[in-house]
Amino acid sequence: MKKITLKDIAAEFGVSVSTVSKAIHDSHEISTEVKSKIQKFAKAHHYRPNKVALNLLNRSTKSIGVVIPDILNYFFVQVLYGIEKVANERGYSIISCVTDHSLKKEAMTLEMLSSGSVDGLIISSVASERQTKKHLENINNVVDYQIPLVMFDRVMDAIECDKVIVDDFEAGYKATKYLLDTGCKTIAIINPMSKTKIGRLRIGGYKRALKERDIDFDEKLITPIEPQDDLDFILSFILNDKNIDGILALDEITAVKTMGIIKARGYHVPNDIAIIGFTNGQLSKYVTPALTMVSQHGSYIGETCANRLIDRIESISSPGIFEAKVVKTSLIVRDSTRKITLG
Amino acid sequence: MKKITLKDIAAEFGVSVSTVSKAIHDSHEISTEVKSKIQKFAKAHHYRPNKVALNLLNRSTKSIGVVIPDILNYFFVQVLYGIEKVANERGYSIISCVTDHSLKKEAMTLEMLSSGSVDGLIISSVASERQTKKHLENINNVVDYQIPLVMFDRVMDAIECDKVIVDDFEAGYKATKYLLDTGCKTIAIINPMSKTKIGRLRIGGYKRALKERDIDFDEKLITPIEPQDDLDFILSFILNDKNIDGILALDEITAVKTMGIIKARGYHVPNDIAIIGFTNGQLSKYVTPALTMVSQHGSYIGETCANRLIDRIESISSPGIFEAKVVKTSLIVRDSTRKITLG
DNA sequence: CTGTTAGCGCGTTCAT
DNA sequence: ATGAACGCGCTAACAG
Repeated sequence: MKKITLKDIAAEFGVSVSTVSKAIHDSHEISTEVKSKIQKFAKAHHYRPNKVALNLLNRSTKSIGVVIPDILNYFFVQVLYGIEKVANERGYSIISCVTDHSLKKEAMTLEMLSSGSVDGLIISSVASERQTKKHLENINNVVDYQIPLVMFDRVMDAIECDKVIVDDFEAGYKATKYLLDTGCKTIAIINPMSKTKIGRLRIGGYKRALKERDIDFDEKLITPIEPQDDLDFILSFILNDKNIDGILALDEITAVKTMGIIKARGYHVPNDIAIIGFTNGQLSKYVTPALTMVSQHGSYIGETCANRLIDRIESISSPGIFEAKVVKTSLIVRDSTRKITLG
Repeated sequence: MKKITLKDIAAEFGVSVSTVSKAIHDSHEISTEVKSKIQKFAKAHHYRPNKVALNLLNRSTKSIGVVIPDILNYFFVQVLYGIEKVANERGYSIISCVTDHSLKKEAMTLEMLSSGSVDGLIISSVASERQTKKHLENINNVVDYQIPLVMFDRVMDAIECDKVIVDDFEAGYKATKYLLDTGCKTIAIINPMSKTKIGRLRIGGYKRALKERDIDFDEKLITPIEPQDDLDFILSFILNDKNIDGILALDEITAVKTMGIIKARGYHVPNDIAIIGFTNGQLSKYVTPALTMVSQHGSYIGETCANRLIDRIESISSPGIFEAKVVKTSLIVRDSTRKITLG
C-alpha cells in the first residue's frame, strides 16, 4: 500500500483537495454525507497528514535536538531521560545526537540541527574548555539563528543562552567536609577531568573545606589522570608517598576502579581509606562496599532543561534575559566512608 | 538576527529566487560577480537551506526513528550507540523515543513517527508478548505505510519485516553447560522476564543442556520474579529448599542483586554457589566477585539494525524478502564461576 | 546568463 | 456546500 495524500483522496472522489482537507478536519462547511464517506475512506487507507508538509507550513517541528558528548555515560543518559520525559509530556520529540567528545562532530551536528530540523536545542558542549574561537563562533551562529538554546553541565560562559549547571564547587566542598567530619586527615583527589572547569570547581570546593579546618593545601595530593593512563601504576605512587586516608574520585568509574585497586592492595575501605565519588550512577550502589557518592540529579537537570527550552520556544519566558539555573548536589552516604560520630 | 531565506536574499539584490538558489549552489549558469556577491552575503548572514523544505521536496528526511522500551537499561543504550554510530556514518540522524514499557505510548510513538517524520524505523516492541490484536494492527499499519521497519530483540512473529535477534536458546544452553562443566549439579534460574519469549528460549537452552547430561528437569528450580517482588525473601525459599550450587539470573541487575544477597547470607561465590547473568553491561565487571555473563553484543545488534534499515531505505536490499539475522552471544568468564578443570 | 513556472503536501483564505 | 488560489522554502525544468 502506498502512502496516501489528500490529493489521492480527492482524485478518488472527484472532489478538490481542499474539500478533502476540510472533510477530514470535520469542518461544518462540508455536507455530512461527503464528510462521512471521505472520513471512512481516509481511515480505511490509514491516511495521516504528512508531518513534513505541516512543519513547513507551521514553521515548527515540535521537536528538540539534544547534543551530548557520550551516550554510554550514565549521567548523560539520565539527563536524556529527564528531557525525554518532559518533552514527551509537552508534545515534543527528541532528536538525539552524540558527539563522541569530538569538536568536529559537535560542529557538524549543530550545523545540521540548526537548519530547521528542530525548534530548539539542548546541549552539553565538548568545547566547554578547549574553546576554539572558531567553535565558539559556530555555537553563536546557532544562537543568532534565533533558535532557542539551553546548555547544561558543560556550559560556555561566552555563549549567551539559558543554562542549567551543577553546583560543583559546593559538591567538592560537601564531599571534602564529609570526609573530614568522619576523621580523614589527608585527602587525595583523582581527577579524570583535569582540563574542565567542572574539575576545577570541585577542587575549589575541596580547598575551601580544607581552609575552614586550617589544613594546608598540598598540590601533590591532586592527581590528574587521562583515559589511557594506568591507574594502578599511578595509585602506587600516591599511596606510597603520602599517608592518605581519604580519596575523592571526580567521576564514578574512577571511583569504582580506584576502590578496586585499593582493596586489592590490602587496604580496608573505609577504615584505612575512605572514598567518595562524583556523579552517582548505577555502579556505585552495587560495588563492595557500596560507594558514597555525590549525586547530580541528572534526570532533574534534564527536566529543567526541557521545561526551560520549551517555555522559550513557546515564548512563555521573557525574551532576551537568560537565566542560569544552579542545581544543588546531594551526598548519598553508603559504605565507602566511615560513619559520622555524633557529639 | 532573523532566519534568512532565499527570498530575503533575492529581495536584497533585486533578483529572482532561483538565481539566488543557483548562485549559492555555485551553478555555472550564473555570472561570477553575481555569484560572489550573493555568496558573500549568504555567508555573512549564515544562510542555510531550510531542511524541512528540502525534506518535503525530496520526500526523505534522512533520519530514522528508534523506539525502545527503556533508556535507563544499558542494553538498549548499547544498541542505541550502535545505531547512532552507523546512522551517523551513513548520513542519517536519530529520533529516539522511549515507551517506558507502555503499550499505549508505543502506539502513540509509532503513530507519530510513521507520518513522514522519518525514513525508517527500528524498534524493540513492548508488545512482543502481550500481543493485543489492536496493537499488532497498529504496527502493521506502519509496515503497510511503506516505511521500512527493522525489529530487534523483542520482535513479533506476526509482523513481516527485517529482524535482528539474539540466539537466546543457545545463550541459555551455553551458560548452563558452562556451569555443568565447572561442577555444578543443581542449577536454579531466577527469571525476571517470565512473560517474554526471550525468557522461554533461555530456559529452553537450559533444559537442553540438562538433557545432554541426563539430568532431570525440575520445574521448582525456575523462579519467575516481578519488579516489585522482594528478592531477598524469594531467595530464602530457593536456598533452603534445594541444595543449589549454581544460579542463572536472566538479566544483569537480577544477577547483581542475587549475588549480593547470597554473599550476605554467608555463601561463597563461586565455591558454594556459582552465578551466571545475562546481558553483559557495566555492572557485572565491577562487582565482587566479577560476574560471569552472557554478552549479547548490544552495539553490534544496533549496527546491524541500522545497516539493514538504511539498505532498505536506499533499496539496496532486494525488496519484499525479509531477513531475520540471528546474533550469537558469547560467554564472558569472570570470577563468579569456578574454573574449568581440564583433563 | 537570468527569470518564470511548477510542485513537494498541506491548511487557510476568499470566491463561487 | 465546494473549489480556486496562495504560501511555507526550496529546486528543477524550461523559457527567454
